[in-house]
Amino acid sequence: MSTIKDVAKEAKVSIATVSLVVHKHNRISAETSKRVNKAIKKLNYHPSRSGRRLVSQKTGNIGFILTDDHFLRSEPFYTRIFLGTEFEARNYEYYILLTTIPSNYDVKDHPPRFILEKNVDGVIIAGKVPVSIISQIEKYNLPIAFVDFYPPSNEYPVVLIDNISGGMAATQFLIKKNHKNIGFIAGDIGHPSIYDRFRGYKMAMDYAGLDFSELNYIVDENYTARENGYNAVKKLLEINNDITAIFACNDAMAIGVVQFLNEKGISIPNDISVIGFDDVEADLSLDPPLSSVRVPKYEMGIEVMKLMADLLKNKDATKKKILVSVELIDRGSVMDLTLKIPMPA
Amino acid sequence: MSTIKDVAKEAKVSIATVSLVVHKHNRISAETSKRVNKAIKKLNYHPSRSGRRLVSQKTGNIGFILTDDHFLRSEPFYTRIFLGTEFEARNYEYYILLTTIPSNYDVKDHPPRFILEKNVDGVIIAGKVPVSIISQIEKYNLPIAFVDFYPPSNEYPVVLIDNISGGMAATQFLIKKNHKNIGFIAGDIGHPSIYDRFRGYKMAMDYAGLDFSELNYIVDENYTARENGYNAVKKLLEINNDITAIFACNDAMAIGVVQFLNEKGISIPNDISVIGFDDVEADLSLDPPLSSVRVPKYEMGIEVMKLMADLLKNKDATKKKILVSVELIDRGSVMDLTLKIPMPA
DNA sequence: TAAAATAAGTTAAACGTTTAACCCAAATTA
DNA sequence: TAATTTGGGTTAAACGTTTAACTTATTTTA
Repeated sequence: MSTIKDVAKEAKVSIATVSLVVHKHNRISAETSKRVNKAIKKLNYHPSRSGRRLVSQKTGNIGFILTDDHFLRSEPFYTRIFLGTEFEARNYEYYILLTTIPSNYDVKDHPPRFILEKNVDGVIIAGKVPVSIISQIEKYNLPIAFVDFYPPSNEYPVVLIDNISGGMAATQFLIKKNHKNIGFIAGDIGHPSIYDRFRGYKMAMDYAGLDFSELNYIVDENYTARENGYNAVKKLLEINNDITAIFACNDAMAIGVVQFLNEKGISIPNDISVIGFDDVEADLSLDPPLSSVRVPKYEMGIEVMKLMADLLKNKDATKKKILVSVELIDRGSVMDLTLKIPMPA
Repeated sequence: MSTIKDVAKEAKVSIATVSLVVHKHNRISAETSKRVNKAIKKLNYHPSRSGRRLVSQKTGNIGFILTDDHFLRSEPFYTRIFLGTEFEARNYEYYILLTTIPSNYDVKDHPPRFILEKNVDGVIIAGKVPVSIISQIEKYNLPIAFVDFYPPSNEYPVVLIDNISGGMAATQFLIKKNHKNIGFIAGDIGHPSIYDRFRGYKMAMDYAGLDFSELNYIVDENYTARENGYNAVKKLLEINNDITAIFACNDAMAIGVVQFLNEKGISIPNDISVIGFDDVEADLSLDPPLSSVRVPKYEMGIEVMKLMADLLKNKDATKKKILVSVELIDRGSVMDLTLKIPMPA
């Protein structure tokens, strides 16, 4: 493979000239430029990263950090975000180095190797991580951007899901189908995303002038997995059997809801409508497939990369917060009550 | 951040000595070593990749290539492989640079940027890729290893699924449960993996002394998606209604089979048993969940990284082929006919 | 016409390592 | 004792770029 020296020799110029041509510096005349470019093509020259890195003190790499937990999640949520980031990184000529950290990362632990070896120009943190890793990275004075995580300070650019409007959209979809007794099922309500979905639900009910009682329509569990959805809907229906529609705070819980209703012979959507949030793969294989609120994971990855690129160009770039919009996906697990023939009394 | 110079000054030795200590070269006395190591700790020194790369002519990176198609697959098959590779790479102090190429990659197209920029020491290719990309990479004289793809020559280390034994295992599992009329459903039989699963099926039937007629038990479609499974089982049951168990060549088709049987009110596993191959997430949300043959994607990623590390150490390393074993996962979609009470005639 | 500005290129230092070649003192050998 | 080996380190070149500072020739200005 040819180096800048080979090109210089071929074009009969100094290596500096070659470099200047490559960087389209205007000090070089058009003819020389042409001659050099011809040599570059002839020798199939591409500047080597290794040389460039050393002198420019830039690696051309971005670190992408997430926890083992998230890394090993069965639903490929963060994986998708990563793929979006990787794709967008090409537009900026960056490479992404992905690594995971233990979810119980401690200040005593080594920071990721790419930080120690100065092998990244910036770091993207995806999902919830221990604060200790953040303070570690701050020590190395690296630009940081977050995606799907509320960072501990306002200093950082961040990409978040617009959970409030998603919660509203799901609820309003049910309201438009003439549902009035709408249950909301939450797991860990302390989680910011879940809480915001709940807020969206409340706002939508409020705007529509629909009454709701927290006692009847919210059921708390500590986690948001399938079994919690199963248990939650069970409790909810025990204390309120007028419910015609259920909005589960995420698809994992929604699937638990579906399992419970199936077992009890309660037909979806004929007896009870169900809508979830996240739009994961598993939704498609339910019968009927689950209506849900799509979270654009790939696009989130793209957005956070854009923020990072901004930040690298201009360290004082505004620390933007981006809320990505969600989209309602109707797959038939919601019944339109307007069309339903009323049962004889 | 401190450099080798800072350490040298601190320890009052030359930078060469620091380097030799870092590399545990035996030319340095124990005392000097200790002094240098103390300085290294004090200054929190870690050799910079950029410096090291340039002189060693090694990047410390491995390229990971797959096609857009595979990259965007809804089932995270190659993603899992990638994650395994990334994880294992840490043990060898390598980073993985992931990139995709168009599935219609042409010789005229640019090779991935990390190749042009000499930013990788070797390349791992995952899944089926156009041969043109392989010959392109060969030009750059980079070590290549394959995973889940039969490379066009014997020159390369490769990690493959042991499809034949998987096909046998699935079939033998059905045979053990006393099934005798076992249908096999294949999509694209021209695909090496599918064909090998079919061979496993045939061998198992043969060993068990069970007769089978290709006309009755094989149904061809061009693809292996859900709708093909749906269509295939429909045709299969039209020409043969003695079948008590169906082995679908992959889970996507198996899910199509399940959908068809559900629609027709044919109970799984009471009327017909079903087993798939791949063990994808969606299997769990079926009712009953699908029994399948688990493919250890993560482990495949690990294995291919090991082969790559071997290859980088020793360019003449044996070009091993590794067949990773699969594992039968029983989730209740198969009925044990031995226990079934015979219907009164 | 002399001085100043400009255009177009070159020189050389620097980035942070690794490592072959070298050096010197002390120990060993003949 | 003189020559040789060994141990323990240092010197300096090299890797492939970028870029500030410099040079030289030409053009512009006063």
